[in-house]
Amino acid sequence: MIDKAQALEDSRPKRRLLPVDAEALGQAAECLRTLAHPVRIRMVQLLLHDRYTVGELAKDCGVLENVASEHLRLMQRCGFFTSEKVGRRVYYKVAEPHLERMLDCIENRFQPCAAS
Amino acid sequence: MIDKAQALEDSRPKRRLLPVDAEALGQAAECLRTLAHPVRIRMVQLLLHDRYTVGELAKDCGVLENVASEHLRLMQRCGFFTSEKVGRRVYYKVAEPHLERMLDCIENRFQPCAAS
DNA sequence: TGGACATATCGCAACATTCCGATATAATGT
DNA sequence: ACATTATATCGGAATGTTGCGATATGTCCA
Repeated sequence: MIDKAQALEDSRPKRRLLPVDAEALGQAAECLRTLAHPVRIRMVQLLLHDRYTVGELAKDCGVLENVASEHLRLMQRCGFFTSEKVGRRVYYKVAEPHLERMLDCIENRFQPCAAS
Repeated sequence: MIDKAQALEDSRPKRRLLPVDAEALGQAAECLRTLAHPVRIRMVQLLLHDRYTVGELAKDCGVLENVASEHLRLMQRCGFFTSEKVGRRVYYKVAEPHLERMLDCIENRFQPCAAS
């Protein structure tokens, strides 16, 4: 007779995986949610190549400037970007070094023939 | 006098970036949203190493089985997993090959000392 | 100083996500 | 046939996200 405690167990033994820090999973999920928007992905893509102002990003992404500003604020709170004020403009640029590998991953999956 | 059409432009010239397929951005965002949940990240992490049943995944993730089932359905719709019925159990396993690089990225950022 | 410009913030409506309990389906063992 | 087990689905409450118009703040220039 099979022990009740093992009722859900697979017949095959499995490699033990770390019980994993719930904290780290939560942070990872938050970062992914922050990236998970077409406009924000595009912004990261642009900012990985150069610095841009809010207005430039808004124009490229086809959104109003206040909307662009909110997306940028979200990503800044997550540590993705830093901003620098120059006159009445604000330049954003990438601060999180892992974003490059992340975007590589995404572009590799969704834009197989991207001649940057 | 500065041309109106260039009002938002940066003083420095920028590398031309592809105007980018809005379709691809939308799909990428959808995939990221699908991954952007602590339980789902953990499930991907587990399934990258072995196959698991719904009950096993639910137990490891600390959620009810119907909740686990819903997370799995989401990811299956996105093409992340396939499932295989064996008796009254359903085994899930990874179907999307890019998930491995993606998780590498995430683990590298959030679990620097992960001895898998 | 006054007006145009660039960005940020606020309140709000529309919409999406998450989780739960209840119920359904289907396979198993007695 | 019947109870049990494993998974899936449904309806709904709570919560989160997005985009918009209006408004605020700060900068530039005439």
